Amino acid sequence: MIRILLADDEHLIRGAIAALLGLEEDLEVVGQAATGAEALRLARALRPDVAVLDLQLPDLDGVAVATALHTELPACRTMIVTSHGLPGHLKRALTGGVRGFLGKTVSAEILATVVRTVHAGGRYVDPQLAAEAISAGDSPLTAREADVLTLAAEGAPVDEIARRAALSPGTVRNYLSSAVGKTAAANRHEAARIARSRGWI
Amino acid sequence: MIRILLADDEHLIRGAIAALLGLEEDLEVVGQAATGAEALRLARALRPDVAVLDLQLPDLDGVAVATALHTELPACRTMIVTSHGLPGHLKRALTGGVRGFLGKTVSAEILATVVRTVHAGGRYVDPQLAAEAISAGDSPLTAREADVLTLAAEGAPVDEIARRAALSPGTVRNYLSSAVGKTAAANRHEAARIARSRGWI
DNA sequence: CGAACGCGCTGACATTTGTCATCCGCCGGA
DNA sequence: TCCGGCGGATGACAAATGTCAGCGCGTTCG
Repeated sequence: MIRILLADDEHLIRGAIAALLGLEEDLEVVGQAATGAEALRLARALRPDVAVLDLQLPDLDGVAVATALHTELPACRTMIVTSHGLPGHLKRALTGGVRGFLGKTVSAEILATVVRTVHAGGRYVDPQLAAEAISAGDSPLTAREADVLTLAAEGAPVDEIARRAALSPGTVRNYLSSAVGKTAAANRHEAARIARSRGWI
Repeated sequence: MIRILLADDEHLIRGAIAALLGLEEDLEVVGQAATGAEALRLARALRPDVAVLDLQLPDLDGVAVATALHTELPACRTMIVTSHGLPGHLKRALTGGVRGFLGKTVSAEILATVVRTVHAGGRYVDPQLAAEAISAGDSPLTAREADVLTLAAEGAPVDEIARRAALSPGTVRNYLSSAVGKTAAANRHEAARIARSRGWI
């Protein structure tokens, strides 16, 4: 019997997936969490075999939870399930010790299969997400470029970005200009959109 | 026995919800669709009692499907389930004849209850979403302002927006300026974000 | 009918932006 | 040791954007 911890902020989805997994003979959902912190707490208490984590959780995101679990409870395998698969997240997840990564577009049978695969020590990455990650490539942005672009993504004017990043307005414009060049965008707002769609920020 | 048509683009979620609803004695999922067009096709063929539609579908969105069903198959009640509840969608949905509107944060019992309520001719709107809709108020944007702002939301420069909207660049800037004023934003990009968060575009 | 209003346009102006050259200090690798 | 790259900054200039005033046209409503 494989003991599973399930984390997803949407109650309906969480309950529904739990019901589906519970139908399998060899799987048992022993805990459900709605937030990252709760997932960690439950994992410490319940010591599940596999943690199935949604990527977007209210506090810590799924990858952060997985990374924490990887060091704290190495026996607990982790896998991520997500609606919007961004290439950057996949890379972060794999370096964080995640062994399974798949979109919510898969069927329940595949999910159950992957749970078993992961529990047995194997790995599984959604082929479509993997292809996107490979085609998107590594982020060409430097750390500060990414910082500044993240702030710019909210539509703030340069002066505000400068204040929030504790930089000179001129420097902000330089970084933005560089980021615009690297993303082949027409302006920083498009650059922010592109970088976000690639998971670079 | 209440016959249900289920539409959601995410296979895992769709199957999971179907499994949950199927556990109820008086509910039966007779069809599942992954797109809006498929949902319409199935509805015509199967004549379900209730259509449970996800808001975001690849082609037609849930509200569009509901509106079409409302005129074409008035006997089929419709309800919307959504992850990101934007106030504008709720309003559109209600004018489109939708009788139930709830977030995916609700529990399965509530979903089943609402299906029964809707089938019996009642209405149900998620209290939290209703509160947000009321506090957000009506859109202050005129039709063209909303059009232009929608195009601007993608980060395109004014010239491109003008071409795509078949307007003069000067006119585009006037509309954007007006929209910026109405949303109390610092620039059009922030205005686009605000309008989107309120469901105005 | 006339006023009000939305749509669409123009022109002018001040700001904000994007871009480029150039500078400094620091750190890591050849 | 020296070079290159990154973080950070300045100044200057061109282009894009935001703002305002004002004009014409059609529709709607009192």
